[in-house]
Amino acid sequence: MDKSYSPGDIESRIYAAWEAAGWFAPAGDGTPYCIVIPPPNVTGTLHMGHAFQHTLMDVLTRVHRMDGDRTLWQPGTDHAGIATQMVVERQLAAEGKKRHDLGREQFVERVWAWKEESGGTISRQMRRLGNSVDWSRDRFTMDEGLSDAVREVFVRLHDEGLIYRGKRLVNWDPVLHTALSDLEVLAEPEAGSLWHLRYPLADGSGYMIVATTRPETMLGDVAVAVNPEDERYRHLVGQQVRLPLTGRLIPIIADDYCDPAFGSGCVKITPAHDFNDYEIGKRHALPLINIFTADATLNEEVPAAYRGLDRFEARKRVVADFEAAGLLEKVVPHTLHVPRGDRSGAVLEPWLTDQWYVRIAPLAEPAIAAVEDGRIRFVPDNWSKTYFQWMRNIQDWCISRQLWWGHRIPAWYDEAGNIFVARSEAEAQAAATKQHGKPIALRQDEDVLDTWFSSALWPFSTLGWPQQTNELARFYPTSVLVTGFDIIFFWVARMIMLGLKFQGEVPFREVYITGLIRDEHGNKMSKSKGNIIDPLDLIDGIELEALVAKRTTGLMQPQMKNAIEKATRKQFPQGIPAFGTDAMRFTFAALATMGRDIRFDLGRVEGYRNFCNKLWNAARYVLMNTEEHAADLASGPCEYSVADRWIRGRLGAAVTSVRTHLAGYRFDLAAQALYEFVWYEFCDWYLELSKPVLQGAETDSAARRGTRRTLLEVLEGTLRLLHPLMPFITEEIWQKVGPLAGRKGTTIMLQAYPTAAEFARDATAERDIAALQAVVLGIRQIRGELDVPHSRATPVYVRTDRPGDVEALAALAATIRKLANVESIEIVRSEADLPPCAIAISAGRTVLAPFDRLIDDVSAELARLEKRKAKTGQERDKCAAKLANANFVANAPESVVTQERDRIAEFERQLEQLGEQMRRLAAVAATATER
RNA sequence: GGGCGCAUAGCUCAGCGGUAGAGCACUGCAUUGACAUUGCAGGGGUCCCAAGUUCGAUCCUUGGUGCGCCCACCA
Repeated sequence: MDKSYSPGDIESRIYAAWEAAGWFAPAGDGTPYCIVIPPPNVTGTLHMGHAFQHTLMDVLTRVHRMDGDRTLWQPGTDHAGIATQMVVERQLAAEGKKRHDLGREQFVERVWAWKEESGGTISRQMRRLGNSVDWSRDRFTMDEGLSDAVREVFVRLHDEGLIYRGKRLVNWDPVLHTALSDLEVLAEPEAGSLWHLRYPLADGSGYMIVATTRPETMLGDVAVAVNPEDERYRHLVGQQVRLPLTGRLIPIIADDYCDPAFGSGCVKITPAHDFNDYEIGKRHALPLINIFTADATLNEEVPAAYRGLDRFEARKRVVADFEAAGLLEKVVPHTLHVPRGDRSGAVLEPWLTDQWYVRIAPLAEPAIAAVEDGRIRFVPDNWSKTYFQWMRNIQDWCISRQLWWGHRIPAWYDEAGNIFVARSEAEAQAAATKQHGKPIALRQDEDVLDTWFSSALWPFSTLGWPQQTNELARFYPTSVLVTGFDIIFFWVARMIMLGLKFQGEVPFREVYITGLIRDEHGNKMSKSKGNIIDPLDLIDGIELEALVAKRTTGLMQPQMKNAIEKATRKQFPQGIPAFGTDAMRFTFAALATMGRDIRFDLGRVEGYRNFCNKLWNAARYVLMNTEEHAADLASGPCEYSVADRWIRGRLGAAVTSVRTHLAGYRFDLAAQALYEFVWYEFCDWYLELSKPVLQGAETDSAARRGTRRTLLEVLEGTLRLLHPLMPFITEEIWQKVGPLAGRKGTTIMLQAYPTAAEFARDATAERDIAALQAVVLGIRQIRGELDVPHSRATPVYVRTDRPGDVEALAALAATIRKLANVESIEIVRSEADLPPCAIAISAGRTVLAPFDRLIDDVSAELARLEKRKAKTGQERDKCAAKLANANFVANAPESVVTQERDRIAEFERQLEQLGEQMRRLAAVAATATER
């Protein structure tokens, strides 16, 4: 093995071998375990959030695979209707073309070509991330099979009356020329105005004053509404006003919707361009006057002077004309929520169109029940509240989009406008023929379905439905869904609804909701903020100039360029070093705390890269000490030392901890347990403890064999325990260590995940090693606090009250001497006859080292003891205060009181010892001064 | 308007009804044998504020302050 860990050399080679061997496919006949991937946009690239979620899914997948489950991680990508179409339209725009120049067929071909061209990016990225998905089952939402599923669901829902076509107000994007669902609307507060307009009463007796944020829509007004209880206007209800600029007469009506306290208390009613007004219009049987074209310019319904104007231009003109006519009462500043499309950013227009809807209430009800009764569990649980809140107020889902890229709606029309919903044109034609008595020309609906319609079927469409496949029977319901809270409504809820509807079963049993990955300041990562980190740049590293270029090219707002460049240069003056996949994955796991967003900290990645290096070098040490003894290890008598038995048991404890935490989705705690075991127990203690055994000339061969075997077996078990988090480095090391440890098999990824039973704990060994550690730590403390180099050897005396210590320390004396560079170690009953010493006190044990062998000046030790004494005194006082409280002694549990009594006794003992020691040292110091 | 979350060391975060923790950063010491991507030792906290419950509150309850997110039709 190389002296230094360099991830780049090993990662791609290893992944290729795994993939070629077909090890990612489900195998065996264990319990099925399945995760479906949240399908990323096929033409996109994976960002940090994907890398994070994929890491967690891969960890779960690998653990279950190693545990013998028949494990499937189902991969795939999404066609991402609007997003993808926009990208291709932008490409066309660069060539000076529009999609209509190509026509539908050619345009769609062009999108497919783009999909083929860029579609490999994601799978390449996933391979670099080590994601063990079954590539043989890779699916795309517009694959033939998945499209069959879409049509099947559409037809069946339509047959049941759960899909219908209707003309009503939708959120219209006048830039993209498509309808959007409610979820795709972002309503941000923006500064605007509230215009107070005078509408003259028809009888000329005065004005009504209406307040509006959208004066241009007055051209489509059909009424003025007031609250029926409003004394100011009650007498006017039933009368008419003459609508300025148009001259139309419109009625004054009464409706509870009006809030007398807001504005003037009078509301202009424009049913064709406002959702509230639409409802009021329905209640009062008012006409709808649509004044906008698809571009949101004014149409022929308005007076000639305004036709063809853009809505914002029209606003200025209308306001100016009101002012000119003396009908503008006042204008007050007003912040309002402006609805914008989540893709285009355009201000949306409520617009009257024919669209397809899913009648959602009948589907929502069982989906709510499934979470209520625990068939689906959200982790962390509080996300179920978010789910319920939305599901209980859910609105019908507008599923048609006026786009070209997507699943075309399986509905056909005849000349008369009759609709035939069918799985294919042939089926539609058959129905039409039957109805008309002869074949007839049909025209398919031009619209496509909302991307999320096909995503909603993902857990069963990817498994082969509507075919009744073995995979469907085996893996549905899937085990867990891992995703972000931002798509609970878009995706999770809809999968639950349609899964229950079409499979009669929930689509997954648990939903693990991850936090959002943010930058180090807590900001969302986004291209426009210029704070994106590409996961591959963490793995491979990137030069500063390349990083700056990456962040500043193709910006939507080029004016941000300088600020982004400056911030990037400041944050990464050296660019980003190559940390490797394993370090990045371990970081994600370690940061995956429950229910909390994650500020991504490069320092953590560096720390875990160091951890990889630590593991690498520990393995080198183990191999250096075992490889050439391979034959000898397999046979021959073997004797296990206290340390050998201790470290096996400690690994067992780590196994229990890791398994527990993973079962509860506490990846952070699992990572922490692994880190601590590997670094602090295996490396810091056990490897050091093994050195005297392996390097000492006097050790017998059975003891050497025991330690060598323990080194191998514990390292091998540790590698297996780590593998799901750090697949590459563990595989690389295991290739050498596995066989030496007596393991059969050619890859770590199919080895059994460790169990606690393999590594039994040993209470005696733990007690004895604790004694050893106390002594070694005491000596280190003395040296450390007195700034004495380790190289300065000293005799050591130990006084102990702890049962078993005397025997344990005697047995381990040689080891302690080596570890702590101690000349001799002697157990004493009292300090009285010892030379003046520096001391370290821990519970029940005192470690003493003659100070004249360590330092020249007693005052350093005196100062040190003074500090210790002050600290211990504080603790003692806290304890004493507690025990002085009669209520505490009377009410606290017996064990707590006893514990406090023991503690104070210990503190008193230590204080006394410290005092005694200080007196002795003071005497020595005095003598020294005299001389 | 409704709902959810967060506040602990300089930074990023765990944690817990009884002794406050980690990583990074910081200080001192250490240089031939697994590893300087290292080892050893150390400094550093009003656990946001207030009241309540309790023998005891960083933890539980209530209120407040600050920050963040989601949902919602006040023109």
